[in-house]
Amino acid sequence: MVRTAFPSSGAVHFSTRGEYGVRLMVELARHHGKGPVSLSEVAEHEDLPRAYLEQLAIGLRDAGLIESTRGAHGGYELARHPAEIQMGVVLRALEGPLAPMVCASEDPAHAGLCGRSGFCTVNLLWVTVRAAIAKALDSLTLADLVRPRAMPHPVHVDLVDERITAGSSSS
Amino acid sequence: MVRTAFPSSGAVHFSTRGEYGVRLMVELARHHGKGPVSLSEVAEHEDLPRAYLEQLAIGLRDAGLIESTRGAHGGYELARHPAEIQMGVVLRALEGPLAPMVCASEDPAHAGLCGRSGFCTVNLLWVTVRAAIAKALDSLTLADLVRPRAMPHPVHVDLVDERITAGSSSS
DNA sequence: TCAATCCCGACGTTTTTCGTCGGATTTGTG
DNA sequence: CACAAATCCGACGAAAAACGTCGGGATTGA
Repeated sequence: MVRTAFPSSGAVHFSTRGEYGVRLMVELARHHGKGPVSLSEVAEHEDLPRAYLEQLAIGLRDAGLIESTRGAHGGYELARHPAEIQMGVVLRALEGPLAPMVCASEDPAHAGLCGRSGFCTVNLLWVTVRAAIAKALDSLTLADLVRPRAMPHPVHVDLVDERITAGSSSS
Repeated sequence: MVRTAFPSSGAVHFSTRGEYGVRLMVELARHHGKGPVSLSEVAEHEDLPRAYLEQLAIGLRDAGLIESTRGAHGGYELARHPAEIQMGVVLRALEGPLAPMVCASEDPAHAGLCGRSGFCTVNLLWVTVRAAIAKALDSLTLADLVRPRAMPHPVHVDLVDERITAGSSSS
C-alpha cells in the first residue's frame, strides 16, 4: 500500500555525516576543558561506528574546529569554547557548503543557462531557503545543544508539525 | 587536488524532483486562466524530460495542486490561484514531508532511542532547522515566483556567500 | 616494547536518484 | 470512424551518492 513512492526520506535531507558529526561535537563539548576524548569513547557512548567517526573528525579538524592529541591517552577536544562554535560552521565542515541547489547562487551570470523562461525567477526560492537555513544554523552554538534537557527559551521554534503529512497511519 | 571528498553537493540538498517540479508549477502559473498546458510544451520550454515531468505531475495532482484534462488539447492547470499556493505545499507534494532528520520530531517518546547521552538535545538543532525551512517555504507563493525579471525588492536576503567555501578554484 | 591513539587512502555494498520505456486510456478533430 | 494528442501508470535500469569497513602507518605515554 506504500502509496506515493516518495523519494523515501523527504525534502531537505541531512546525511548521517551531519548527524553523527554533530553528536560527536556535542560529546566533545560536554567534556570541554577536561582534556582530549578518544573516538573509541565517543563511539561507545553514542553507539556510532568508530571508523566512520574518524573520517568526520578529520574534516572537523581541517576546519579548525577541533584539535587532536596523538598517541596513547590522546583524542580530540574542541579548539574553542562551545559558545563560540556556530552550528552552521560545523555543518559546513561536515557536509560542504549548504546550497540547496546549484541555482541558489545569486550570480547574474548564471541567468543565461538556467531557465529558457527569460530569467530564472525560481532562483528567488532557493536563495531564500538557503538564507533561512544559514540564519537558523548560525543562531545556534554548540553550547545551546549541551544543556541536558528543557532548554530555557533562547530560540522560539513554532512547532508546526511536519512529520507525517503524507504517509498517514501506522508508523 | 580534489581536496576534501565532500558528499558532492553539500548539506541540505533538494533533488531534481523539487527543482523540476517547481519549474513546472511556475510555468503553469504563467498560463493561469488560459486553459490547460500540455507537458510537452512545458518540457520544450523549460528543456526538461517530458516523461519525467509526467511522474511529477501525478504527484502534484494527487496533492490537489493541479488538475488534468485528458485527451487531445488536454494538459494541466493550477487548481487554485498562484497566490494561494504556498511553496511549502508544493515541495512537500514533490518530495515528501520536509524533515531534515528522523530526529526532528519533537515527540518526547523518541527520547529513549536516540542518544544514550541522557537526552537527545541535538534534537533542538534539527527541529529549529526544519521550522526555519518551513517558515521560509510557506512565506512564498507561486505568485511570488512568476514576476518576469528583476524583482523589486520584496524579500531581503542577506547574501552571505556560500557557494565555494571549500572547493575553491576552477569551476 | 607495547598498547592506545590519531591518521589516511582505498574499497565495497547498499540505497537513492534520475530518468526511460511501453503500453493503456481518454478525447477532440477531420 | 480513424487518428493523433494527451494524460495515466507501473516497471525497469543505469548512475550516483551515501554509508561504512579495512588495513596499515605514524605517534606517544607507560
